Amino acid sequence: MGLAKTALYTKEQNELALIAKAFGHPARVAILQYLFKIERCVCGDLVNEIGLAQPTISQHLKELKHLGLIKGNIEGTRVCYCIDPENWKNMKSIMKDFLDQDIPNPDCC
Amino acid sequence: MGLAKTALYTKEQNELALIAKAFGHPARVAILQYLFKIERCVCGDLVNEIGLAQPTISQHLKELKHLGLIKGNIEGTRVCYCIDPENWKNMKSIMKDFLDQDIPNPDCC
DNA sequence: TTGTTTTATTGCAATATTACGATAAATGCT
DNA sequence: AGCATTTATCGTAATATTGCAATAAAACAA
Repeated sequence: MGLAKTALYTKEQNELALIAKAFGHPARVAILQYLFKIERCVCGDLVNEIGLAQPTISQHLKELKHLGLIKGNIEGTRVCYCIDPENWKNMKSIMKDFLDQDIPNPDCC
Repeated sequence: MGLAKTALYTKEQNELALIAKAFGHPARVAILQYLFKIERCVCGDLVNEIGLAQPTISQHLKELKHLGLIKGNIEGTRVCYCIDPENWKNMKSIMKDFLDQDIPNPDCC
């Protein structure tokens, strides 16, 4: 069906899945890594940096922005994107809680 | 097009995206959390635990197994699934490297 | 052997995602 | 005003994902 039955899961499970989905495409990983790498805010050079068309990049940026991981400031005709530090921190703590769970029986299988 | 242009990205970016994709569905998050929660290996009660049909659960398990995050041992007619500790550790380190990057200019936007 | 239980596979329908051309919107420049 | 630059949105085509009924496969039980 292609439709996730969100009602079956806890709020936390749905939230984690939404976050992970954002990282589930290499273009969005590349965008975030570029925003981490450069010294200043990036404006439109993501299109040159990654080999995708401008509307495609814009769409990926929209998703990341919608999730709150990045924010964009309009500067003339350009838009300056960067990581949202506060939201990144929150996301990180959710992800880490999930990743750091103790494995119950390492020798069970 | 619905097709990720993997050639555009680094090996690391593609790998991270593949891992994240596994967590990008609440059913798989729920499966993993259940495997973490229970004391012993789970056999077939995931279908009861999560409210999805048996073929659907089986498909999600297949994806997690393919990625190496879980392993399954055949025990009679049943299959015992559990987290793969070694692969989980490796995956965790990849994810954490990504999450722990330093944010360059917190006040840039 | 026959039936039961459990899991995997197949086939298909419904929905989601990805990518991009065309175009719009907003700003700056001359 | 007219034109260039940059980004967002719309529309659409191609592919991927999700979910399940039906069925197969494998092991056990009587």
